[in-house]
Amino acid sequence: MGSEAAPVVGPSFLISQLGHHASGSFADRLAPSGLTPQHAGILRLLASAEGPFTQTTLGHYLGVLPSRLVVLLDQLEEARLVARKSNPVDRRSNHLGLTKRGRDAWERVSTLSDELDESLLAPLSAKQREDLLGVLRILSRAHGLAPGVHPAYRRLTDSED
Amino acid sequence: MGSEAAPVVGPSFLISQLGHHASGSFADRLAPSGLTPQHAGILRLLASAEGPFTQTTLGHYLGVLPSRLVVLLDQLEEARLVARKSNPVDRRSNHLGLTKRGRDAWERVSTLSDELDESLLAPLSAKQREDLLGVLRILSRAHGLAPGVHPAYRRLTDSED
DNA sequence: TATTGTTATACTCTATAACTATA
DNA sequence: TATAGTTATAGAGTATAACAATA
Repeated sequence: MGSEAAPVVGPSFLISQLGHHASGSFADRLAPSGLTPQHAGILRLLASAEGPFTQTTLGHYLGVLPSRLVVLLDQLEEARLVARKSNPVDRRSNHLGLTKRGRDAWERVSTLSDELDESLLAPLSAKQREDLLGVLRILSRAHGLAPGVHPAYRRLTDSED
Repeated sequence: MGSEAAPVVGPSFLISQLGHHASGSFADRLAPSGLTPQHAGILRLLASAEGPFTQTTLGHYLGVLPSRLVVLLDQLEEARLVARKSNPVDRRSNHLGLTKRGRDAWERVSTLSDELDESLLAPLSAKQREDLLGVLRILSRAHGLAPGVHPAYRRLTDSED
C-alpha cells in the first residue's frame, strides 16, 4: 500500500511545494529591481514600526547570521535604500533605517507582493481565499512562526515542535 | 497604509513561510537516517510505478541537474538503497531501481511523512483539514506543479505563470 | 553528430571562528 | 570580560561547460 502510479502526497508536501513555487515567483518578480527575497525581508522589517533595529536585532528577527547581514546591508546601502546611522549611545552598534529611496522601493515591493497574491489565488473563490488565509494564519501562529518573518532556515532560535 | 507594527503579510508569504517550516521539519525528521529531502524525493519516485527511470528522466522529473544527480545516486548506492542496473538496450543509460533496503527505507520515510502531516495540521478541525487539502490540490494543479514532484528550484522546464 | 552519464569548476549561501572597536 | 560589527574561510548546493563512452 502506498506506491501508486501518481504518488499520493500529503498536505506538508503540497504546502512545501507551493511555498517553493511562491518563493520562486517572488524572486522572479523582484529580480529586475536587483533585489532578492532576503533584501525584501529587510526592507519589510525596516518599514514596519518595530524598530529601531540594530544589525544584531534585525539578524535575530530574520534568522540571518551577522556575517551574512553585513553583506546584505552593504548591498542595500550601496543601492542607497538603507542607511547605517551611528548610535551615539553605544558606538559599537548601528541604527538601521530606510532612506527615501528605500521607502519607495518597499512600496513597489509591497505592490508586487499583492500582485503575486492575486496571481497565486486566482483559481480560488472569494470564500476559499478567505478560509485559506484564516487557516494559514492559524498554522503560522500555532507553529511559532513570527509574523512577517520568513524562516529562511532559521537554525538559530531553534525550539522546534 | 501598509506599514503596521506587525507587518500585514499575504497568503503567498504565509504559504512560503509554512512551506519552509514544513521542509525544515521534514529534513530534521529525516536526518537521523542519514537522508535528505532530495534523497527522499528520489526514493519516492523510484517507489512509484512511473518507471523505469534513467538518470536523465529522473533528473527531469525532479528538476535536479544531471551533475547533481550523480552525487545523490552515488550516496544512495553507497547506502545500498538504490541500484544502477546497466541497460542492455542502450549501454549509455542506467535503469534505476530500489533495493530491498531501499523499499524498506521508503516505507519508513512514508510513515515519517504521515506523522509530519499530522503534526502540521494538528491545530485544525477535520473539516478545515479537508478543505485545506482540497484547496492545496487545486492550487498545485493550477500552477502546473507536477504531482509528487517538489520544485527544488526547478529553473529547467521554466514556463512560469 | 547527438546523447548519457560523469567530472571539473565557478558562484552563492550557510556556518563558524577570528579579529576590531567599543563597552 | 563581553558585545557589535566585520572579515576570513570552509562547506553545501546550484549551475555551466567539457569530457568519455555509446548511439
